[in-house]
Amino acid sequence: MRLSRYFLPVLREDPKEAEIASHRLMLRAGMIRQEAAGIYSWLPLGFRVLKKIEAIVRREQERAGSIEMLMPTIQPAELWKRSGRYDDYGREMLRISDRKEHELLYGPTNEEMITDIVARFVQSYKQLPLNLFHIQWKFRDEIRPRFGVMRGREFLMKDGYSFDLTREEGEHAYNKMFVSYLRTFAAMGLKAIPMRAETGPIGGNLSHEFLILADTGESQVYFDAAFHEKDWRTFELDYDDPAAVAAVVDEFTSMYAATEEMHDEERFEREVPPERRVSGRGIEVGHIFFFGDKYSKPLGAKVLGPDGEEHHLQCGSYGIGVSRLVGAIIEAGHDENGIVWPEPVAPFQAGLINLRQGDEATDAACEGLYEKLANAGLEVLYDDTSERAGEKFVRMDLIGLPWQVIVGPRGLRDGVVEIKNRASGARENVPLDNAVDWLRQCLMG
RNA sequence: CGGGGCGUAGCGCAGUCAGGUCAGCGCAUCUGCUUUGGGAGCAGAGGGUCGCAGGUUCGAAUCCUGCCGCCCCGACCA
Repeated sequence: MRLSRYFLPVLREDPKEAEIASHRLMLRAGMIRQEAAGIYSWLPLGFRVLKKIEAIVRREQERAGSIEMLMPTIQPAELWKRSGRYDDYGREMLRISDRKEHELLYGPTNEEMITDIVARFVQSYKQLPLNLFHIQWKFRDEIRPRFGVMRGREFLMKDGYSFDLTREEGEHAYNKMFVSYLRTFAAMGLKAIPMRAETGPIGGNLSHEFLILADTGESQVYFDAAFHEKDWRTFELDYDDPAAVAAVVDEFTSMYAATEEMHDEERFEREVPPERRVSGRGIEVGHIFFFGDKYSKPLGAKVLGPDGEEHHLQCGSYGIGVSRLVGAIIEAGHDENGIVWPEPVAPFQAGLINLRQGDEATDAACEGLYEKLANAGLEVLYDDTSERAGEKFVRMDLIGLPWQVIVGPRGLRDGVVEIKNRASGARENVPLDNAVDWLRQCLMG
């Protein structure tokens, strides 16, 4: 992408309404624009990140055996009246009516709808297990939206739902999602610590939240420092092997970790040695629940079992805050100059900076590099504007692409370009002809 | 919903207490020239229903009333 043809409205100054880093940086880097309290437009750069995160979530869901579908944002109120949640959900639910005065609502979640779908089409235990997910916009009329996309009213969520015959099979489904969440967040360069959680309005008795540590997190958390030593990238396992999956869950739940609501100071002190007790702030990016027949009963979702009897389905639901993750990742990765994207979610893999647009040799080198990088399948944002070098450096640091290829007359006199790592600040002079291979090595490294 | 604050050019702000001389500043934008390896300099130009609606007054960004929007703290939450 040529920056001169792109739409990247960066702000030179901090917008006054943004207090925390991710919100400030998303506005400054031209990723989002606020339309109303807790409601945002996603500008091209922000949208690319959202799509990257979505793709990782989708890949890991499918790997764990979940099947993608899409349910609407608008739901009939009638479904929610049947589950009893129409009244329970309170003023957080955005209620609307159509021209015929039919009561509708903008979905805050989809347990009712998916259960209704499954109830209609699944009659036999032979059609189980079943795990369905979608990635769709939600609306919750929060009392106080804040922190940009971290607590918006409209937000993009992956929500998945599992359906099984027995409680045991249902818990296996829950465990699979537990492990897939570890994988999902690790694939984004994050360490998301699973913590025992309250079930809240969703109900049920088994639940974990996944939290990323960040000073600006909304949750107070307590955990064992042993989590810091864990290898978060070694969950290659057979999802159909209940024992193997349960072993990983056991491993990660054996260490103490709890949010404030579930924190037990006595247990914390008993189980964790003083030097390993950590307390801090965390951002919730995922939440999984197992709630048995809480919705399958009122919504009549049942199947015939091998015993010839009717059984209500054993269900769980599994959420990942996709749009919230954009903010959370920035909270976890930024410095005084701007965003520092982990490679897997960066809007572009590298930036190419032409320090002297209009200089024949520099232009030629940049154009050649840009073409070769594109041919190598790399996503590159090419700053071909005629602005000054200083502005280009500052802007490229702000938007935080993992690698910068810096091309100017000074280096070209020696036949080199500079390759800079955004996270470490390390720079390397690389012969022009080797730059593409070098960068590919960096990105694979 | 309780408490605090804000609304003046695209962004950041001054002006409001003490009504007139108040439509201002910096950055950004446009034109020209000079510059060009970490947010350039000079010269010129464009851009505002002062959140909205009433009211007071000879006169309102400024005073009064009502409304709307946004932010922060708290209670509540993907």
